[in-house]
Amino acid sequence: MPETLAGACAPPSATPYDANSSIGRQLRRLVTQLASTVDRRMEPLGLTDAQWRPLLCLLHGSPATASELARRCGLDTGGLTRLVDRLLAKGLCQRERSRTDRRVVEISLTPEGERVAAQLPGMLTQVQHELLHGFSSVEEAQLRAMLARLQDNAMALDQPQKN
Amino acid sequence: MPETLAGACAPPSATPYDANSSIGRQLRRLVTQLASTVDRRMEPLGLTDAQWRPLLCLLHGSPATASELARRCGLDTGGLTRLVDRLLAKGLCQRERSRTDRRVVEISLTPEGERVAAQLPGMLTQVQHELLHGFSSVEEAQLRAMLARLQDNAMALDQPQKN
DNA sequence: CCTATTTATTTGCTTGATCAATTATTGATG
DNA sequence: CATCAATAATTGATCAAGCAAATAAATAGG
Repeated sequence: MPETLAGACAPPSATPYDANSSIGRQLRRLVTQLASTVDRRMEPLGLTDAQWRPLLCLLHGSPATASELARRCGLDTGGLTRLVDRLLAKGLCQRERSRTDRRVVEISLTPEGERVAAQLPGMLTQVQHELLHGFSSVEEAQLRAMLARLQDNAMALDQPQKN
Repeated sequence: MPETLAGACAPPSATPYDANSSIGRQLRRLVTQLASTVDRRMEPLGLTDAQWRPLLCLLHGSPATASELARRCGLDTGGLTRLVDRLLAKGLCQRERSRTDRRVVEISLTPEGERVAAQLPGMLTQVQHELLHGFSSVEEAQLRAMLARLQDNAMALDQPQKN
């Protein structure tokens, strides 16, 4: 089989799919690493990576209804309920039934929650800054643009054929 | 405060951190979207996004020990045990105690597992291809390089000060 | 006004990941 | 060879995300 070995790296069809070098894998590793790092950074505040987001949302626009908070945190209302349960257990936020519409629940920060949340923007800015260490603003823009394109492609993947 | 407004977009310190436009958020959204898409694609095979990886590993080097498989899948042995439990329940793989060292468990594909796993490379290649739709090979390389740099930065984040 | 529908939230169930504790087996040392 | 340390795997506990079912309250239609 006189196959040329010249074409050095990664001819498109010859790669039999190496899961460990796929873009998806790279993205996952990165996100996982980032999450665990943020977890560690949040530890002194008694928070996890998943818990800072609702607190930050509440810091900006408190009180918020459960569904609004869920939407802003990008998770479903069921997940939010339990996330708030845990924040509640830590004394960082409160639930209160709305008096105008008794179906809705308004969630707000406790004083302690405000104290904790106030430290988040600085901490998160710092993480983002370190994450982008060595990136010029042009590179950052390129990165964002490429991620946005991947996002578009990923969403398009959802409709392979029209149903 | 006669601060110049000239520096058009995103002066480093003026941005009060918008969590929703952060790189981290963008990455997470992307990975979440990708996972849910792959989940849907895997549904006809009876697999989830998390389950294809061990199957693919086993397709290449079966049988493997539990810890080796965990390492190759990038999760801890506890997680792997239960992931294998679920694959076992679907009849896709088997556990067998090693005879040379009775501590280790060797995991291998069943015939059915092989049949399913054989379909994975094509499917995953296709997803990756669609994900990168519109990317030139130069752009893909740029993207990979930038992700690798982010990964390095993220890992460096873990040691803010030496302990 | 009573019923049906819609809306907001909660709860249960499954999958998943991580950490710590436990169990079983092996290898090493006195 | 008896004990002790190291290793492999499993199990339990917690946090998390997603989906479907259940609950409760408001609104719309007859």
